[in-house]
Amino acid sequence: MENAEIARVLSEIADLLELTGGNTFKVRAYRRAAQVVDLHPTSVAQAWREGRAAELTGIGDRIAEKIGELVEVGECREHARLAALVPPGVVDLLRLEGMGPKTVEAVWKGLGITDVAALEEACRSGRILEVPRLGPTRAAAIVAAIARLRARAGRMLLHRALGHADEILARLRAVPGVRQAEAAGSVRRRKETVGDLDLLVATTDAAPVVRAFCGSAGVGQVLSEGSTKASVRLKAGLQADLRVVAPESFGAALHYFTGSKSHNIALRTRAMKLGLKVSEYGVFDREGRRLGGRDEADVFRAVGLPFIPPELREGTGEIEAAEAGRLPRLVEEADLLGDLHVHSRASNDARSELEDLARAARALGRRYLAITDHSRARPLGLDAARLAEHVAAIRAADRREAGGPRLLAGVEVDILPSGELDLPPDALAGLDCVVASVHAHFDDPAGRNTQRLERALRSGVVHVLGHPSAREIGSREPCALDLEGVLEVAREQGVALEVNAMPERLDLTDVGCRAARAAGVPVVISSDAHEASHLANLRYGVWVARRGWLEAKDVLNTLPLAELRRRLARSPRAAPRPPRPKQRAARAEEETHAEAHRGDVARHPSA
DNA sequence: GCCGTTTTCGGCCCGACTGTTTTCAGTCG
Repeated sequence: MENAEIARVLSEIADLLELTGGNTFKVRAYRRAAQVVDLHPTSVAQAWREGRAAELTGIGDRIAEKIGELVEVGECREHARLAALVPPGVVDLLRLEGMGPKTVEAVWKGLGITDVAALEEACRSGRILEVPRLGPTRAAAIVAAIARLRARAGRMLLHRALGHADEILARLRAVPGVRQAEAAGSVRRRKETVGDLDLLVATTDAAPVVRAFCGSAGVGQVLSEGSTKASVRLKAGLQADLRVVAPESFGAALHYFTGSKSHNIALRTRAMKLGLKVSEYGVFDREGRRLGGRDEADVFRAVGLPFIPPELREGTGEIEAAEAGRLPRLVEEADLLGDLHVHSRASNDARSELEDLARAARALGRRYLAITDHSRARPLGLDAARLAEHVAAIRAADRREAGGPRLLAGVEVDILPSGELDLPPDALAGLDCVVASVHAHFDDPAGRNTQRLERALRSGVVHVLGHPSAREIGSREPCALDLEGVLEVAREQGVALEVNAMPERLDLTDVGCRAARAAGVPVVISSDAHEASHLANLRYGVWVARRGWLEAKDVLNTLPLAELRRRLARSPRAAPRPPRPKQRAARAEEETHAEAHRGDVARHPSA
């Protein structure tokens, strides 16, 4: 059973407990456990089989037991018991903004409302007013929240959210008296998608900042407006929240509003033990004396920790690592010397000439660029003969482009449903960089997908596995896959996994990066550029890698070309070898299992 | 339900805003 599925059940237990009046700390414990499982880089089911599940922070003996039941029989009694107490539609009501557990419980038990449609009807008919503390304003707010829930295709991709944040920040920075204005929240943590913008301003005069914020051009609706805090919904659909603080509190507030929630709780708990109080206003001792808060570093210093980069602040062990002096020195965009997955006009879905790509890469300071156009399975893709011509053209362009970057001859070869490559091995053997990727048959079960990738990795001619899960955020779910199995074969075969930096792919994910690092498999961060301007997208991949705790040494395209060539040349070192029979049997079993559960893996607990 | 350099029992982050109240519960981040 996959981590996401275990996390989903634990998260639902938390919801159900909350709706049935369970202990709030117990609810919190389940919610935290769900998050720990969801973000854990390796299989929690496997950890349970090895008796190590309760070693994870936030998972004790009781929840480990529940995980055990899920792994063994696919269901857990506590979940079933709770689910029997609550009609199935009631849990969905919690997804509505403004509807917390108390209100949901009140409309359910008070009016017998058990789904979104009935709730909407009660709001429109006025029957909802019979519930204590629900007036006409909240009834209207609930109707609006229902409309948004229905309209909501999902969260906004990071690069778009950043654009909106920058626009508003520019406006706020222009307000007289504003010292600093920054985006906090998941934008600053560089999460792949963003649910809302958290913007923070330092000034001694809050009122004009709040006014400027609520009056910004992109604002569709003002949701709340206080003296130091306001919320709006942008016309683009995203909610934006503003907080205004005094300059001496800016660092503490920036830390606090950057989150994540679980990071903050862990840090504040640590502060409490040291006899300190950390809030968005600063760090205070027992007597309430301010110890700091102007800079974010003050907060970490107060609790005896080094600065923890925002990308690591997910409550997944960063505080423990910081304490032990084992924080990774995260890879930076400037560490990347080249790009190993770039398309030219030889791909029918790409536009730029080799010369344009070289020029753009030169402007970005890249030292090498692998041209990797599509193979014949893609429309108008390269067959062996056309690939040979294309390679000659790349070599010629490389000789012409004296000012760099060096152009490497490569290909993005399709992995066919069988796991065979779309071009024969002798057509691929002489290339500098062979990226192998899946572009079709995304819905196969996990076992078949895994075997397919492993067979491709064992071909002996592949350097990089491109966008391993083939997902497209918001439009295509990741392929079902045993990532740990793939990583094992990748390590054995010396194949790197790609972090595809296209904003809608970001594949591997942050969690996948952490798993790769744990498995000792290097990654490459690639733009998959389909036109010259896309070469700049590499930074989105860098952010994923940073969220995945990767250092420069974990990323192959931080190497100078000569060293990179040596690594790639010796990559496909092992001769093709069939998988062990035992693995096959295990996989066949998994396949049946995955198929049986296909329907209910769609919902993930949101972070 | 989890966890432990004040603890194996007794804690569990902290504050702003709104709507519905006439002092505050609920929600959110």
